[in-house]
Amino acid sequence: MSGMPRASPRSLPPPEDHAARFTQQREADRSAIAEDYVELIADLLQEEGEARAVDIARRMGVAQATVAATVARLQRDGLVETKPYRGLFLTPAGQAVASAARARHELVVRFLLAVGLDPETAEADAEGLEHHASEKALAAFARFLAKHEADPK
Amino acid sequence: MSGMPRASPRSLPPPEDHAARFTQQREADRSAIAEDYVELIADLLQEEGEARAVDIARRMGVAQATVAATVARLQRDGLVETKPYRGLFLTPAGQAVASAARARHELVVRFLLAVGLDPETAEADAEGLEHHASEKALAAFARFLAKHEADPK
DNA sequence: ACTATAATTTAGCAGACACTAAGTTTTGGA
DNA sequence: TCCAAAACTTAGTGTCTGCTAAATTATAGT
Ligand SMILES: [Mn+2]
Ligand SMILES: [Mn+2]
Ligand SMILES: [Mn+2]
Ligand SMILES: [Mn+2]
Repeated sequence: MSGMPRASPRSLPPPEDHAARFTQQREADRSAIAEDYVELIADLLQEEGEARAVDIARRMGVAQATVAATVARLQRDGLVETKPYRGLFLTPAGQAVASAARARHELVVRFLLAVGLDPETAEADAEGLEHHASEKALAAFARFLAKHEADPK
Repeated sequence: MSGMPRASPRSLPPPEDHAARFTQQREADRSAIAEDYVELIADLLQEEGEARAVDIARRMGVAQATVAATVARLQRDGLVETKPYRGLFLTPAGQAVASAARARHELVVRFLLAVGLDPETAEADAEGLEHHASEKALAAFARFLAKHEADPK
């Protein structure tokens, strides 16, 4: 006989290695919100001259109270400062996180575009994907872009 | 004059569109755990013949109590069934989620490998990336693989 | 100057996911 | 058959991220 569906060689990794992957993923999830807020604050400061909590709320699609609570955590963690009724600002640490986040975001978007995604989807997907691409993955994306931009197609 | 640093064209999208991206991301995050559990249960059933809560805990890197609570939610959502001291099983709905998750997982891994990532990093990153790639992105990955596999380099 | 409006904060609540520490229950080997 | 070990459940906590509703507070237009 032969037709037995061997069901793809899905051999499971050693439990510890397997767990490490999920642990890494949980860590990425934890920092994702901080990165997005800080990146958005940097963008607003640059584009609008100020980053108001209302605008963060509108652009993040959450209630103002949610922004207040999240910003309090960012402040506690030394990433953000607030001047009442004058908007949000980034600490040096916050600026560092913001520029790293922005660089990653832009790299991921460029990569997705290079692979054939339309601009809007590239932006939308990048918002999530950026938090889960390791340094190695980002390096691979960059290599691909370099090669691709040199010799398209 | 001219030398004014235009500071990269970071033009912000319309607030509503911007919010939609984050909302989409939050939705993906919410389903990620369910997908990972169900995918793992399917794998264990296939590879080991049974999917015990202890093994899920070990492989997910969490406490048994956490698995119990999460499985309760999956059960509530109609994805999983449990036979006490006999392990976990998937409902038809759960099996559907599992095979979709598996297909996506494998596609993402193959794609990352094709882009030059080493196997271990590809697997690790895929665990997070898979939950944030839209259908369009997956289609683009598949196209890339088809082309790449036909004419490598 | 006043005051309506907008921005922000506070309070109270809820659900998802983690954890530790204690029970229970089942199983399987002696 | 018995019982210790393994598996599973329950109880009690804590944090994060959301929400609504109800204050506050500041700004800006008249
Ligand atoms: Mn993001
Ligand atoms: Mn981003
Ligand atoms: Mn995953
Ligand atoms: Mn997976």
